[in-house]
Parts: sequence; C-alpha cells; structure tokens
Amino acid sequence: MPEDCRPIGNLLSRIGDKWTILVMRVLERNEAIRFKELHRAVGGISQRMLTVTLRNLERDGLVIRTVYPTIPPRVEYALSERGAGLQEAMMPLFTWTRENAKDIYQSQIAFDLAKEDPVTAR
Amino acid sequence: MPEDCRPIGNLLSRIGDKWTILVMRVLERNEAIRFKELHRAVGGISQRMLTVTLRNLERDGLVIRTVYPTIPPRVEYALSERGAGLQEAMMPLFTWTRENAKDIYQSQIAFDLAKEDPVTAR
DNA sequence: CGGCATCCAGGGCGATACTG
DNA sequence: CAGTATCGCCCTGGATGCCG
Repeated sequence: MPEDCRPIGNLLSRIGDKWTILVMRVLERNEAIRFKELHRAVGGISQRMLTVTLRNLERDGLVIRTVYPTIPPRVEYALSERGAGLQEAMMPLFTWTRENAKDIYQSQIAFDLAKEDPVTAR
Repeated sequence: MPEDCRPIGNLLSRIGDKWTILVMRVLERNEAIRFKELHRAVGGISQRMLTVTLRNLERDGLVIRTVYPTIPPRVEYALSERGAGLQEAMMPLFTWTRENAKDIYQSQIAFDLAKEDPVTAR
C-alpha cells in the first residue's frame, strides 16, 4: 500500500497544467503584481486562462488576491506563505529539469528516430 | 528574463499528467517489473494509458524497457539512472504535498463556500 | 501476455465580445 | 483595468477489438 497518491497526483496535475508553473515563476520574484503586469510577464496566456489559473491558486490558498475598489479597479496578486513553501519544494525539480532538459531532449530525438527508422536507413 | 520556463512546463505537465506519478511511484520500489504487474499495481489505469505513459517515460530515457522474445512474451520495466534522479528531485514536492494536502483541501472548501454564499446565508 | 489501432465522449483551452 | 460569458475546437483518455 504505497499510501494514497491521488491527492499528490491531483495537485501535481494542477501544478503541471499548462500555466500554473509559469505564473508561479513570475510571482516568485514579485511581492505584489497587478493582473495586467502578470498578463504581460507570463506571455502567451489568454486573459481567460490567467484568470482561471489565478482562481485555482487562490482557491488552494497559494496566492493572495487583493482588490482595491478604485476606478479603474486595481487587483494585486501575491504569493502566500503556503505558496512560497510550494515554490521552495519545487526548486529541486526545477533544478533537475534544467540540468536534464537537454539530455531528455536528445533521448527523445533518438527514440523518435529509432522508431520511424529502425535500421539506420532512409 | 526569467529564463525559459517552457521546457520545465512541458516536463512538469507530463510528470503531472494523470498517470505518470503513479507509475513512477510503483517503479520506485521495484527493480524490474512486468507490464501486467504494473497494471495491477497501479490500479484503475487502462491498458492503453499504461502503454502510453510507459512509452513517454521510455522516450525521455527515464525508464528502461526490456523485451524477452519468449512465448509468451515477457516485457520488463525498470527505472533508469535518470529516472531515479527525477524521483529524488520529486521527493520534496511529494513531502510538501503530503504535508499540505489537508490544509489545501480546507482552503478549497472555504473558498467554494464563500463563493456560493458570500454572506453566510442560505 | 504485451500492446497497437480504432472509435467516441468529456473537458481543457483559446478567441471573442460584453460588464462594472 | 479586471473579469465574466459564450462558443467551438482539439486533445486526452476510456472501451473495445485485433495482432505477434
């Protein structure tokens, strides 16, 4: 009984979804950042997905959302304590990924090549 | 310029996909394991997704697939050095998740409650 | 036994347009 | 500026059936 991995799986799925990491990475080095800034900083993300991603992070208590009811509205996002803890826990994985990305990429190339061309031919 | 996070994102998406972690966890404590065993050990996974997951892991050079051309066929899977390294890098995240799962779950409950019922009412 | 191919449903995600 | 709502595509992943 390897203890239940589902919660871990669920959480990692979320962490590993298309945008969460990128958002977390931007938050990492900023105390508080506005929606628009985040939007620009992340780059390539749609407004909708940024909203969804931030909502999920907020729901998990990983980021803190502060609304200033001014005109125009101003909303700032910041990492919570818990969020900072998660970042710390993610660091080894980041490091490992950075160090191994190239090798993995090579493996993929080799693997794909061997697939479509088992003999060397072509 | 927060360095390019895409490769990290890609990798984590894969690691965080529905099955990779569960498979890795089973492999963790086994030197070599047969497909069928893996299938039973993981539990709930379809044959197809187990195959797909293992192929991806193999493609990344994280697991080693050994085929014994006997009858009936016998195929064994084992963690590679690189795969073992990844596991190690994942440990802090596992630990963090285990330690925070309950709190996060609580946050989610509270968040959802506040959403549908901002006032306490109902 | 291992695993690929096919078919099909559900959900993730993007584009766009609209509100406070 | 921040966020919601709607629509629609595509990819993931499950079930089934066939091959070596």
